[in-house]
Amino acid sequence: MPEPQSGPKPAVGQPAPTAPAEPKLRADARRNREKVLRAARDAFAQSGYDVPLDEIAARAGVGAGTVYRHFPSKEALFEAVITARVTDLVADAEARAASAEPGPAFFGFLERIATEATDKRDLPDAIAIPGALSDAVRSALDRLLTGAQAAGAVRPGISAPDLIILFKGMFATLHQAAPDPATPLDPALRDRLFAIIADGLRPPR
Amino acid sequence: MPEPQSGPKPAVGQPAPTAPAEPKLRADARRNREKVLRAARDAFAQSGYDVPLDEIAARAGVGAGTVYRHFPSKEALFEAVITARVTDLVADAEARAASAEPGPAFFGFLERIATEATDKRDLPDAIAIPGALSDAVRSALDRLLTGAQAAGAVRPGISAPDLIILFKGMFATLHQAAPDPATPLDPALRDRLFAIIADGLRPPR
Amino acid sequence: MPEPQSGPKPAVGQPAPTAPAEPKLRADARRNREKVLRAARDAFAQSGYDVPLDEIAARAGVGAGTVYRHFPSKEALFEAVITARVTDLVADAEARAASAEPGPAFFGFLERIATEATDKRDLPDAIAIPGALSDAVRSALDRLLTGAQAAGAVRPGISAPDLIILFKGMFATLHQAAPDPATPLDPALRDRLFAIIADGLRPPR
Amino acid sequence: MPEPQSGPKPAVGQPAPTAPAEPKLRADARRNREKVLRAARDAFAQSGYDVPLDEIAARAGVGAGTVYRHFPSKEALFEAVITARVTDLVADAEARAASAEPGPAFFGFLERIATEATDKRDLPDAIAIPGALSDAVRSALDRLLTGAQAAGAVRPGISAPDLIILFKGMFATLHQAAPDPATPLDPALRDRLFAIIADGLRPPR
DNA sequence: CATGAATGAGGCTTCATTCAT
DNA sequence: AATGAATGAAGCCTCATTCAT
Repeated sequence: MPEPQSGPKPAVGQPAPTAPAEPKLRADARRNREKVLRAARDAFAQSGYDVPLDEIAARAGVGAGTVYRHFPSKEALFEAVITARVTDLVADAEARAASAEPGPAFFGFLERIATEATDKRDLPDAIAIPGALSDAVRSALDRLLTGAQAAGAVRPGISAPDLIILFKGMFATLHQAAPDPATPLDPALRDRLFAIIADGLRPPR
Repeated sequence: MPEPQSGPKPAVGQPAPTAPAEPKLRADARRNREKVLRAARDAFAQSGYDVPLDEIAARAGVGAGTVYRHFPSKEALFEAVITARVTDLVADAEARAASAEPGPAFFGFLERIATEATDKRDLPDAIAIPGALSDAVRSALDRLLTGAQAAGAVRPGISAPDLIILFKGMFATLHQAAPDPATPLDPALRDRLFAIIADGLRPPR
Repeated sequence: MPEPQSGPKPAVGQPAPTAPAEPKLRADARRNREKVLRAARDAFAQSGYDVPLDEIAARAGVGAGTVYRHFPSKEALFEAVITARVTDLVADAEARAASAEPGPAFFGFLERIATEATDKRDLPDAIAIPGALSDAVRSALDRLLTGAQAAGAVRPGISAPDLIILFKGMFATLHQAAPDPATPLDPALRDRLFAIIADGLRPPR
Repeated sequence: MPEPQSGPKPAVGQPAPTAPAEPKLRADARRNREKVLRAARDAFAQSGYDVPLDEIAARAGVGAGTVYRHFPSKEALFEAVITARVTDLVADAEARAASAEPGPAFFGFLERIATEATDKRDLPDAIAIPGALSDAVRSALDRLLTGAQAAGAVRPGISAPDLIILFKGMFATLHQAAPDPATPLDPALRDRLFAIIADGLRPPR
């Protein structure tokens, strides 16, 4: 939430549009919630679901109790992280779906995922959480995919759920190519793998 | 086992090479070893490496100590399971590599993996064990792959290690398509995903 | 935090250097730490290193996890107990080394050990921990011993490491004289044994 | 028990004086019992009481069940080993007690113990077994000690039980001087320690 | 009788979760 | 409301002892 850089515009009376799902929290509480989420995102990405909750709390600079004030369980925290990440993806997918060129829009989105996947070690685990990728994802993907298929850039006969599965597999594949988070993925290898999957999505001859 | 390059020297007197890897074991011991291996195979496939060893023992109908009589550690047991599975794959790959039609040999092998993958939840975990999929796998795959590439059936520029990573990704993808081992994979979905990956491996246009 | 190199700036406001080794701990935590240490001291003294950690925790009236919050391993706890005990000894040795009469100082220290040894069953085990009885002990003993030798009260040809071994032997001997910690050592017996060792340390005829 | 050096005395008809406590055993059974005892003696000496029983069985070249056929429990086996060792000592003490020179007889026995103690890691543990050193030991020591005291070679005021305690302490002391059984005790150190204790036993000035 | 495989209790340690401060 | 200490249920593994072969 960027602050206005300048200008005398008074913020008086503006009814801060808080997200509807999140009840009003004191400023420091919200700040702590954010710190925990960020720390959890990094920790899960680096070490997977097995990272101890104490380490997440330590990264966030808070006590373990604070984590539990904001999230009822470790699994709930994990789900929140995944959801946040997926929400970002959905927003991006929707933006690209508005593009004039459906084919590049679709493959560009795919490429973004491949690029991001390298250091996100928790995505494969996320599949255990049912409902994380829900209607919003499906519909956003559907728009991207349908457009690309209509433009003849992607093979027919596959659907958004197929794609979701394929994406998850791509995440997993790329992680396996870089089992050690310290030494990141060889970009050339990543490109070779990406090319195979992307080509497989094009219309068959 | 290198073949003699030339010469009529007969291998007279060489003692019949009985299976050297498996020392004689009492009947009950071998029976229990098999029970443990089977239980471990199923348990790992269903729940991944994190399944408690006590549960494996319970499934096998033995005490935990019995597992340790046959395998020095949980990791060793896991490796044994993986190795057994991979050994089968290698043998199959080598048989197919002797075929006269390299392209179908390669894709047939791919298809066999896809078929088998459905209920094998532990293959993705196997990458954590260094050396489990080692030279034998690589060289068998190399023969299959090189032959198919020479025949123009598979795109150039990819190598056996690439393939290993891709196979693992395929495993993972298919697992995600059937998260619950009780409800097996929809064959049509599996075929759609397989077609994408297989087509991606063909030479690009 | 580098200090300015020069200038007459007085060090006003420098906070009183509180005990640096012991970081501030919550009152209850410190209380529990003490309880654990006391319980461990007693348990090790009574049963040696092999006493189960769960029993130490039970004696202290805490859960096993609490022990691990304060000490990273059973061995570390043991070392802490030994170190605390040895630290006391070293302080006493140094105080006596400042005495004007080296002979009585030395034998007085020996006597103190003999007196204390009765109910300390864990000292013999302590030798397995390298570094527990390290430089501080050696140098303190060295001062005591050298002084007594210079005064002609102790035989030449023996060194501080010899003494450490001998002390341990004395501990062991006295423990054996009272195998059951419930029934304490007969003081007359203890004095007879002590006299033998002490006389053996005097210069030979 | 020294063998007669020469002489044609035929051992014919001598009704082999088997120990009365041991019922008749088949030859191979007795052989196994001996093998187990020897292996246990070595293993306990090297690693203390904590050595696994399976290792003792393996050293003896028998199965674990065989150990249990001859000894009802691990502790009974340990006690048997200790008893055997002590029995040897007693025989030696009695032989020396018959000597014409009580002082050297006594100190010679002491020296033999010091020499033997180096690689006998289980003696300190043996003190936990009550009754292992029983009347036979006490009386043998008593003869040695009383003789030496009568000859003015050993201080008055100490008794055989005192000596037993002191011996055990000596064992322990020497073991502590060589905590690693691989690197045996420095003989010079052992001699220094022995001299201290031996001198302490002489009559005080 | 010997064998060595099987048992299962118990040891050390970790970590999600709760609770006193 | 935050903190971080305490809890206690598992998890992995060892080993004395029992039992089928």
